Amino acid sequence: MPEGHTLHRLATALGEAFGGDVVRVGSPQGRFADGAARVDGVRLVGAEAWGKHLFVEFANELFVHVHLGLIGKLDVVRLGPGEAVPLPVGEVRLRVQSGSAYADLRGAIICDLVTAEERDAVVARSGPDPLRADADPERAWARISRSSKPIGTLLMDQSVLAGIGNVYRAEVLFRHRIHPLRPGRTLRSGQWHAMWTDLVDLMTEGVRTGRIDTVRPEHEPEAMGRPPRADDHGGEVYVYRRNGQPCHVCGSKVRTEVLAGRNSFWCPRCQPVFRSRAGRGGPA
DNA sequence: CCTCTATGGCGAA
DNA sequence: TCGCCCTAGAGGC
Repeated sequence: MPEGHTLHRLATALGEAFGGDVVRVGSPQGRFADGAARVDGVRLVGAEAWGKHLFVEFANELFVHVHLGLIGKLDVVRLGPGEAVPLPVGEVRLRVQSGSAYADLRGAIICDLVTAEERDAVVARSGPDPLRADADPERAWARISRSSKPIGTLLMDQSVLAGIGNVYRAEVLFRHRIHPLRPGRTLRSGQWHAMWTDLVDLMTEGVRTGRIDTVRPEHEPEAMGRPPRADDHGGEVYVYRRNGQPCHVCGSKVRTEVLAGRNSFWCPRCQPVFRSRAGRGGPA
């Protein structure tokens, strides 16, 4: 589930469910038992996300640092009146509970207790996060515009830009007709700023809905008379995991290749490698 | 039962 | 670049 929108959504959910409450914190699985003990019975102040990092703040100036990695999940559940907290199911690394809610963390790549200084160090290593109002896209542009690395690699580099994952990478490049292998330094400033603005909009929508939807109204299933996507992540997308299927815009077969260690997807006609002086390009 | 996959990221080679 | 870590679910035999 986790790209940046998921973590921001979870930060909000945790704040609403537990903010200001004294909570019980445990590690049913045992792997976070020592850390959990240090914030058990302490007031949970709030939660905040930076890119894909989540920090849950406690009143004793300690933070639980969570990174879901590829397979982690954090479920935040509000309890109805009189409803009991269920027994943990599976490998629950961390459980937070109050009288009215509980949260279970499974499969996270990071679940550590940190100080404010350690939290700040993580933030300092991160590029601007499109979901944060204080983010500065120029910091990312300074890196992209000087790099010969592919833009598809740069977008996934959390020190360049924080919170973008494999779906947003594929989709924002498609929406801006940019081939993933194109070197960062060949992008024009206007293209980058348009992509940034688009990421802010798409990811804000992702926080609102809890899924990644990137297709424009004219390409939605109803508008095109095609069946909606039946997929475990739910959202409507142009190219992500659509390898071999026809592009919603031009009908060409969507291609894939491993880039920055992950499958990258693009349309060879809509996202040409080269851009001729006339402004048109050939297939990749 | 086994193998594979997944919206990440790290360190060793 | 590769292998490995985290966990759950799907699919094959």
